[in-house]
Amino acid sequence: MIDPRLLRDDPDRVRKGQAKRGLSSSVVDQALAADGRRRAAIAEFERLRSEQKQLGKQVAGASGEDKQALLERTKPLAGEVRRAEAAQSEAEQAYRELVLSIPNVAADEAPEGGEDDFVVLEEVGTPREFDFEPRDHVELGRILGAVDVERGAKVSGSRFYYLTGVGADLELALVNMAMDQARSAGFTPMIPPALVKPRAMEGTGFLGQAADDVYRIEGQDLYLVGTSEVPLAAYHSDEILDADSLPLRYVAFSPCYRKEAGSHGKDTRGIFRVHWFDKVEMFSYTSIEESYDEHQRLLAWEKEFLAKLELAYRVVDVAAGDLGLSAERKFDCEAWIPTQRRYRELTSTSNCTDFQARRLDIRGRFANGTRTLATLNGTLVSITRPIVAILETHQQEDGSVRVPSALQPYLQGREVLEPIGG
RNA sequence: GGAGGUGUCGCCUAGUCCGGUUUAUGGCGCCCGCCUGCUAAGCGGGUUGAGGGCAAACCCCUCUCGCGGGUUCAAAUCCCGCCACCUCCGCCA
Repeated sequence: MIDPRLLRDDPDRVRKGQAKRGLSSSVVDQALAADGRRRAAIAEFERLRSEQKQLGKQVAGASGEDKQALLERTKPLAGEVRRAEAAQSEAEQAYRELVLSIPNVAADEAPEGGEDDFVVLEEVGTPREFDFEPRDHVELGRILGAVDVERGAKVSGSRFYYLTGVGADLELALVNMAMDQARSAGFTPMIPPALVKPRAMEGTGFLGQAADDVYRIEGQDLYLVGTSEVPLAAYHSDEILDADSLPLRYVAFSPCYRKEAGSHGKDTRGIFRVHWFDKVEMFSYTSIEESYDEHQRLLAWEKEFLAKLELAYRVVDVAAGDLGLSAERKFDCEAWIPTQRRYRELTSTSNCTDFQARRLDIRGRFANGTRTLATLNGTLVSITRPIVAILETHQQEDGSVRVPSALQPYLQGREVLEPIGG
């Protein structure tokens, strides 16, 4: 959630943030009004409560008629205190709901507009031109015995798959290479739970308009995470971290589950868009001031990984309207997919500043007091999309696939993935 | 799943039976000051967090004893529900 102080002190900045995302600013005015009602309710309750406590002390010291006289006054007061307290919590709840619905204020640098208004920051490498007709990843996956979408559909439904043989080897190779890179950079490896309570989901901003995309466990108050950002952010919830320990960097391997609601008909072929995939995710806790540099570092680690895969890609500065609730700025790395003849998102890194940390109550203890921290996340490698990009980019005319040299040690030294017989 | 136990301001801890001068005790650690060739010791003070009043500071006030309800003029303390952890039993990869 946004900083209540910012809302109160500089509401115009929040209004501008709404406009930049293409949203109405009426919620800002509603929240301000609710804040006024909230503060009035607090003042009223505290006045009554204070009086009640004063009298309570006198009751304790009194006896006989004096005590009876005091009780005459305190009994009706108790009812007033009770009503005032109820009114206060009601006003606070109303205020909170409004503030929670306001997305993070987009960074000044983030482009204005919606999905198509991104800015390309950089293009790295050259999309490969083929002197033969390239096969798509579904065909290559079949030839190599790497991907089985038919049986995935048979067992689990559309948008499911099995990685088989060298496909499974590829996942493990990518995961291990990513973990090694992150460990070398000082990240602490984590295997987090993929099933979380509502607090974690809500705290990371996934139960707002994004709730349609989230799997909920029938009959239980648990959700399947769409990214390990969720358990990693909630990991330090309700904690005050020592400033000297920052930045805290974690890298997690976990499955991710997404309903992909509203994307019917999009990317229906193959394993580009699926309901489940595994992912290695970077996550940082820093001060807000440090978060901007940390965001650049996360982006740099993503680029380093894509370079090892020898893919052509571009870096995109995502427009405000496409940021999602929590982020103030987001960079996507999009790799060239040969048979689609366009760049597609492979990784993404967001600076959520203090938006998630305030919801999850994650603070840092600094020399001049405690302050809400910033959280950042970045994909190091998700599984299916890089496999699509690798297979298609590094395919050869006979259906074999060249293994990027950095990946070879993680694939038992194989330099080429060969078609299987039959 | 069954039975029992525990949960107090960084850590440890008093208080809970029997509700009320408890602004929640004391120790450790930490911070500031005094003393001091230096350090240690000693002495004095401070040290949960959130929120409201204010332009702000001092200051004042409210909430915070795992969480949520209830009883009461008044709850760390009594009652109910929930959660986490520990021990034992059962089951299980």
